[in-house]
Amino acid sequence: MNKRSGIETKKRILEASMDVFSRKGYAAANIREIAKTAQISIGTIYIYFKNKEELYQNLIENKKKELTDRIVAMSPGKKSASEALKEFIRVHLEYAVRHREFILLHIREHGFSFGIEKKRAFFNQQIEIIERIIKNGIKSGEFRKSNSVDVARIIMATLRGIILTIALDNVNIKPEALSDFILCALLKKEYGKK
Amino acid sequence: MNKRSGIETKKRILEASMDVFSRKGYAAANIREIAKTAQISIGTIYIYFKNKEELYQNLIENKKKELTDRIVAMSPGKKSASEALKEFIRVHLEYAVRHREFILLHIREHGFSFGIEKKRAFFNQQIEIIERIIKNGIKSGEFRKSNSVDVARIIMATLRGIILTIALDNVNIKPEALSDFILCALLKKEYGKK
DNA sequence: GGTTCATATGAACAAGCGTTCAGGTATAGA
DNA sequence: TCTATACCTGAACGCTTGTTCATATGAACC
Repeated sequence: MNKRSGIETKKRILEASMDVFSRKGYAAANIREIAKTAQISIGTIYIYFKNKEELYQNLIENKKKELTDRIVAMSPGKKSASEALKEFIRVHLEYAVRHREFILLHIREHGFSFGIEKKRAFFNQQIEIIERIIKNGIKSGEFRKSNSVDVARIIMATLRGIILTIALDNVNIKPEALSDFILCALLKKEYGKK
Repeated sequence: MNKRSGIETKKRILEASMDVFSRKGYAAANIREIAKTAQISIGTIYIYFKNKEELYQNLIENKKKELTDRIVAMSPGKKSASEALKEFIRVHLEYAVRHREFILLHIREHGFSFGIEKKRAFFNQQIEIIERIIKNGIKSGEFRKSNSVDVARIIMATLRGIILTIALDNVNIKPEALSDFILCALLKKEYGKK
């Protein structure tokens, strides 16, 4: 009934979609509920998005950009390997806390017919970043020698698990607690507890 | 057409269900496809299971029992804390490799209206087991002092992440590599690489 | 007022879903 | 051969779904 700007309406739809998709998953989510949540009619959704799949894709793409932008923004700088790893972990965990809904949706639809390859590529990209940090740390004598590929894989999987736990159980794990734990395993000399 | 024993048919249905449910998720899975996969007719499924939900529940309950039985079977014995932790990790990872489909389904339907509480209880139970191992390790002087609750949480989350990675990407992470990494962070003295 | 344009509506449609049930078929014992 | 029993079938039903489209509304111009 009320007239709104197109931009405002599109935003409403995307917000409602995130709510419904993340609670129910792609298949169980339905357009009627999204419309109701956004307080618009069914038909309006189809003005802004071709169909359910395109709406979903749009949602995913929007949110993922936020994260990748933030990670790219991490200054490689002249930090120590420990500090670089700490920052990497902090950025990921902060994002997870702030975007629980998206994480839930992402995990749930891991095997969604479209976009699996993109997800895998993103994941491998993150592993490479960690690996580079570890290699630097070993070269500078900061970290003990190890198979940097294996260790990077384990660290990324660890991060994944923590993020999963944050999203599912809504618990608050301090980034420092995780960094400390991981650094204990990496550093050459005894790692001092704070 | 062919006559089969009821037990054989029920088994067929459960196997086909695992296949379809884990590939598509609960909502997108449909009875017709399960029936086709099991090479039986639609109606037959309803002879053995009241409805789709009961079929799903049955599947979950069956598979979960296998894992809990195996964990309970772990002898608490007189092992060192390191060995106990290694065994704990090994049992979980071996299960994950052997039952990828179930893990995928489990993750996907984490927030399924029924059974969330049971899942959370199982998870907390596992954390308690780890915590006990860590406490023993600290008491015996094997592990350095730490907040055993926090560390147990992190280790469980790590395990979760590794299991997720195994299930999603079908990569093979050696239990020893993970144990080594975690023990590095726990042990008092320098942990020797093999 | 009249016209145009972007925006919004929800009944209607076809397709797919879970579920039922009246009936069919093979086996075993009489 | 007949009967009883266990097992199986798939068309049919009612409901929900994604999607369409003829129609309506309000604002901005002349």
